[in-house]
Amino acid sequence: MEGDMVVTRFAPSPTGHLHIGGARTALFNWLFARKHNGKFILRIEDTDRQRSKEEYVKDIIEALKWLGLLWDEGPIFQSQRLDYYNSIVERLLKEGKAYYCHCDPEELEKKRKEAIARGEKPRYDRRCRDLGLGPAPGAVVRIKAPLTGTTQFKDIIKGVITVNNEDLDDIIIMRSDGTPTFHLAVVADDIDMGVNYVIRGDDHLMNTPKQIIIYQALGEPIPNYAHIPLILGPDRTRLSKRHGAMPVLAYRDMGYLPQAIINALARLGWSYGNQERFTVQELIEKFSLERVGKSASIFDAEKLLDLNGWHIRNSSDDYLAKELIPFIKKLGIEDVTEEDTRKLVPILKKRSKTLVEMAEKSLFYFGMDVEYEKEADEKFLTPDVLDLLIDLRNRLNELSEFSEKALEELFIKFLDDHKIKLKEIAQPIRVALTGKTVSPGLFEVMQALGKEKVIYRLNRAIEHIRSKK
RNA sequence: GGUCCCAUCGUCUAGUGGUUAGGAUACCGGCCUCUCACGCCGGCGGCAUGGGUUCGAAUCCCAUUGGGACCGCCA
Repeated sequence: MEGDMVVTRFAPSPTGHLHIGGARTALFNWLFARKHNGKFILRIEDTDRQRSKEEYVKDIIEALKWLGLLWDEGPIFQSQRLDYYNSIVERLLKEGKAYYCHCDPEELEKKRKEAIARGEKPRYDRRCRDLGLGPAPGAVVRIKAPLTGTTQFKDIIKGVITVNNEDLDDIIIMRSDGTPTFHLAVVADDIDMGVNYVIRGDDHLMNTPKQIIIYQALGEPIPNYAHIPLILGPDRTRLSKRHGAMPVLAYRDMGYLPQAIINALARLGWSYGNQERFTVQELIEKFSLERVGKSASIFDAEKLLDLNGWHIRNSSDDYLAKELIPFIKKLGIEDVTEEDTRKLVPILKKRSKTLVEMAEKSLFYFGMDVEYEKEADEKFLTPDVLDLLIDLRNRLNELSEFSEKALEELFIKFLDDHKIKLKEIAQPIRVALTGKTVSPGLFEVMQALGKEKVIYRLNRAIEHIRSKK
């Protein structure tokens, strides 16, 4: 081991998009490494050439980068380390810890099915174990698992796990095509890279004894294990492509902030007293494996939405102004600038739970004309407010500075002169300026729009009402 | 079927023998108010079941039930 330095890794196989479950495993590894000033390695487990796809490698890397889960080493591709795995298997063979097996795979498969049908444990009968066979076409290499005793390890989250070695199998560590299997590659790599904390989904809990046997055969110390509970779909079954396993990047496109995703994922299985909302920095400071729960959880999209709203509210205007631009462009406003979004963000950040929502709410700002919602038009743009709107237009026309304070003062006088309350005229003004009955505060809207647009839109509303007579 | 893991409001969770079982979200009501949000206040709602241990159990033990994972030349 490399002294006391914590070394963790995230080791996805590129057979699908990075989804919530994988992202959380990556997050816990990353947080733990950061917390302890350790090293976080990204390793791509692509020994299955059939199912591994380049596009998924790209997706995983892009998603991790977007989330800000940056690695200190890698990405390391297992497919490029075949020689290394070979040397490990070679060594095991030489030391009599592993052996060639010439059994016919189809026959084995048949036996397995029969065993299951009989209600027995399907397991290799170890027929080749002591035959001293050599390499041959179609031969695989199996590990010699201990026949008696127990294999035990202390999991940081699950506690002591004990299995009887009788229940273990002589698993294949090298396929007939010379490529290593998952278990061999994982152990060989973790040893080579100095990984001393294996933090992974608890679907690997039962794989751990098998891997420990490989460590033991190699005479290497086993790492610390932390098997984190799985994230389940709404139907309480394992998250998969079919239900609810949305790619992480889909959340980006839906207007979620990476900080919010991180916050939500961290609180899935991990807790810190009654605190629900965390910045990434706080998570690094407060994270610990001891506070990870044992039971599986369901990902709650509602809670993520709430958290996203909070992170938006607590993000800087500058940051949001930048992030918002592509979402507004997506709505067809091609020439939106940061100057525009800087005006919009402060008045929209308290009322938006996603950037998509914020973009939609921004629409009132663009262009000169607004389209009146039918009901809003009928209810509020009525002849009885005509004189008020005309007077307001005249007064605003006199105003040189469209600051919130100046506008407010102007309104106080305007309302006073007409002996009315803001409540009575607010909605007609709102509809005139935005076309809608719902918008940010009137003064905020006017300030953002600026004098030219405000006067223009008031004039247009005035004409529109006149045309109704 | 075997092995292993898990079990507190719908959901995420706090809780480690003595609490009116707390918080968050969602939902409902109210306040604030130029609409909508934000914010604040209140409400609804939970210890899977049965046995033990104990003066006392959400908490410890056992069983049952339920859920999950693994049992591949997938990872």
